[in-house]
Amino acid sequence: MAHSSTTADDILTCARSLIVAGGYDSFSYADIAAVVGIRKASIHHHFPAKADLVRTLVARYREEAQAGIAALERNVPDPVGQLDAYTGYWQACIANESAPFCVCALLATQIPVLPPEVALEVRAHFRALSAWLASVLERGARQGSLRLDGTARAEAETFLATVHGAMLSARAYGDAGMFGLIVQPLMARLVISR
Amino acid sequence: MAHSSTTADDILTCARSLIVAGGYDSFSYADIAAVVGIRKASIHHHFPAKADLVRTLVARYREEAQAGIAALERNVPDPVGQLDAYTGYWQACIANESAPFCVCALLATQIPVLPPEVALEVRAHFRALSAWLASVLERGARQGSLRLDGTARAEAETFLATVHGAMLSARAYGDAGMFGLIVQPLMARLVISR
DNA sequence: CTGTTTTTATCTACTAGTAGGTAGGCTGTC
DNA sequence: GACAGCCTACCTACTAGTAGATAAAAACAG
Repeated sequence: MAHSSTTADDILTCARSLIVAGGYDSFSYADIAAVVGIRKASIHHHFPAKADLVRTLVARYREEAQAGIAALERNVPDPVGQLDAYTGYWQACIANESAPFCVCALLATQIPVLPPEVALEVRAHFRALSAWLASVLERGARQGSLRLDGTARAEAETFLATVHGAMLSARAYGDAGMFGLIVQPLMARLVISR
Repeated sequence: MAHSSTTADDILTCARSLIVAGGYDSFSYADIAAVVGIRKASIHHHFPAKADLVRTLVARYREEAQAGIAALERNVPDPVGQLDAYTGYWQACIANESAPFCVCALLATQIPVLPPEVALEVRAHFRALSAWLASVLERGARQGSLRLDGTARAEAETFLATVHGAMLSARAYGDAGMFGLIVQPLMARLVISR
């Protein structure tokens, strides 16, 4: 990645935060131009169409997520710690309002009206994330630190859904604490008391 | 309510299904006009501004939800049956694609960009729904049919969040069965085997 | 019961503003 | 001189919303 210009990055970063606020249709090239400090037409130079911009943005988001997971796999050996790190990451994002919603979770709600190439990326994120969670739960169950009621696959989907629902409730109530209120019991139920 | 005209109802019904597909910004008066078979201007006669239309729509949605809950309280005596009816309702809506998402859950994701009066209604729905769920869980725990790990309040929020997350996952994967996969274990965990 | 007035619902035609997107020119750097 | 990056200027389509006309129904007066 011989990235020369930072403008494309600025555009992507700005677009990401605008999407997190309201989804695909709630922002425009004009909004981005105003924040980044360039003209609308210059955004089209970097991303010909809106679908290109958002697809790229989601692809990058997925790369970052994969990198984060890889770092977790390297630095946090135990499954419980990995789950804690994952939920803790979002708890912090919501608490300090830096990025109070998962880009893919938000876009997923709008899948019926999303450009197909964007929907594809969003779906891929869900698959990757739930596959990783399933592997973590599986490992935790094998080594006796986690208790699963059903299959690792099913528990992973429930875990992911609850975390997403917790984001939604935190936003609905306008109360960052709601995320922890929901996610803490979720963890407590899975972790075998040491 | 000596309301004769069905046009306003048609507009609301149409707008609801458009919102369920993609949220507040993803539909226009022109979209509704095309479906209902009137002109844009006629919609403005019934609902001066878009915010009025959506606020009314959400208010009506809330009334229907309250009516549904009231009917449940009348016809289904036991808490387990009530929870089953609630999740079963959504399972059916998602399976037959009649209304595969909760209007308020979808709008809640967009709260930062919603007109304040709409956001207020959405928030009120979350509060009412979680209060009802808490009362159901409370009753179930008292009469020994449900097992709660934490407070009824906290369990209700977790329940609601998981159901919303399950809707989201079903949409993300494009797989209606995902809802049941997530919600069934949720129920199984709460219900004390008879 | 009849004629008048008001209300309701709709229309055509329009506004100002914004959407995403395009054409072509200027400037600085390998 | 090729090209990246950004610009001005523009386009077409669409946005929510308005103005004013029309027709019919409802309310009401004598």
